[in-house]
Amino acid sequence: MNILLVEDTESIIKGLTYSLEKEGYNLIVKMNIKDTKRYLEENTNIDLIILDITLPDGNGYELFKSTIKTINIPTIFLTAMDSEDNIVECLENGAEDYITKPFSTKELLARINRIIKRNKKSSIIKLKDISFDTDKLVLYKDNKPIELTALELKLISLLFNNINKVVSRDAILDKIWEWTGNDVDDHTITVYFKRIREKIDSDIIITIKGIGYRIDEK
Amino acid sequence: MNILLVEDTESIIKGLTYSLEKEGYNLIVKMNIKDTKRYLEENTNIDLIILDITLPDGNGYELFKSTIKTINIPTIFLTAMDSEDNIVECLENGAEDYITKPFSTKELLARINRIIKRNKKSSIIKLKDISFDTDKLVLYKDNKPIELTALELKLISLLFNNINKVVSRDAILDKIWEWTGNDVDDHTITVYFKRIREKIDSDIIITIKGIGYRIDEK
DNA sequence: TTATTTTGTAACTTACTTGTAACTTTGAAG
DNA sequence: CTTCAAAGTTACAAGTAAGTTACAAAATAA
Repeated sequence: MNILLVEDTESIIKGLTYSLEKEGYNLIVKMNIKDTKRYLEENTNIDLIILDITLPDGNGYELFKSTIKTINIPTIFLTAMDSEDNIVECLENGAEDYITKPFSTKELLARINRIIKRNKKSSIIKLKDISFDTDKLVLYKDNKPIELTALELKLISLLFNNINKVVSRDAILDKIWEWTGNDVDDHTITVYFKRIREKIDSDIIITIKGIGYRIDEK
Repeated sequence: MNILLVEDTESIIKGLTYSLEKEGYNLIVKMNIKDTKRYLEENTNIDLIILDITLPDGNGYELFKSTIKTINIPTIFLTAMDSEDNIVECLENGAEDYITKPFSTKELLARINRIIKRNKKSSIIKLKDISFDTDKLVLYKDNKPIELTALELKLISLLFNNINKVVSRDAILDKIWEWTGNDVDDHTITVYFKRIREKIDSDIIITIKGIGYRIDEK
């Protein structure tokens, strides 16, 4: 089980490294937003994120909203910013838990264990003859891997991580192309779906006209 | 959604009754172990339990271990007993959360909402023979999907997201047409409702003359 | 370097979506 | 009961979004 700790206070890093590794977790530490972002782009096998809000190069909550939420990794906020409104906002927006500093290591561990236990699940989603391994990031048809380009994979991954939910075209531009204004033609999305559909030769991707796309379980 | 509050402090009962009912939950209050036990034997439609540990006729944690855990109802401990070991034991044994008094009502509410949201299996709102899936964005009649156009879907989605509330014509213009001044004839809305009503063949959409439209739960 | 794959754009197609106009009905207020 | 603005109805022409195809630029591999 891999836990990503995003934190810039040395003493906390030391303490948690010791306790978490003793508990059998593999801990990865990042000390700022930039490194975390890059790490998340390159690694998909994170089971839990412990996230500080005040970081040297930005706000952890913003990172959560923009990146972590879409890739669907359970997140515990661990922070000194303990305004009631902030706690509420984080929880309402999908945080698994919110712990304020100073905290009890034992309690944090118990909360981590509970989340890991609950979220343990198979990484393979299967629909008809298509399946997708959300850990390995491989798409299969009839159990044979389908060759996808980098962007096609990001797209299909985004849909499978939001299974049963509509992903809007805006969200897609945002997540895949990091849309800033009008860099990429909105029409590009259409073309990509055409390519993916051709490769998988299946009707699992549903178009919701005027809004976005969706994949349904079963 | 039914929440069972097991608590013997009058002030907390009063405060939570007010906040939870305002949030739309149905609150049942029991003030001791004996009543709670009997209630749980006779009722199976509880979605969440908020449980005090020190109760006049016994220990809430014992009740949790002996009864609640087996019937698998998510439980938040709400208690003044805040020894680290107690928190850890409750969490390790399956408690959903553990909050110590004094607590922030807003935060408690956020934590309740998160648990309810997570444990709710479906995103479907059902009224008579019509239902709407707020994740998939599909409208059903007699469990068969109804084909809607992009704007019809946006409209119906807006109403279902504001269920039991009137959505004014101005708000509709604003949200659906991103109204800037007078691009779109206000009358267009009327036409859309006509089309939707025709498709769903049902009277669930209520007109409030001079103001807007509404959908009622049940 | 050259060859190959990936990516974004443009042009075209098609079927559906959309907004408006003209007319009718409804219902609240006097 | 009458009035009249708001909402409902109907029909239609213009507009649009997504699907499709093809191609050139960009990135990557050989």
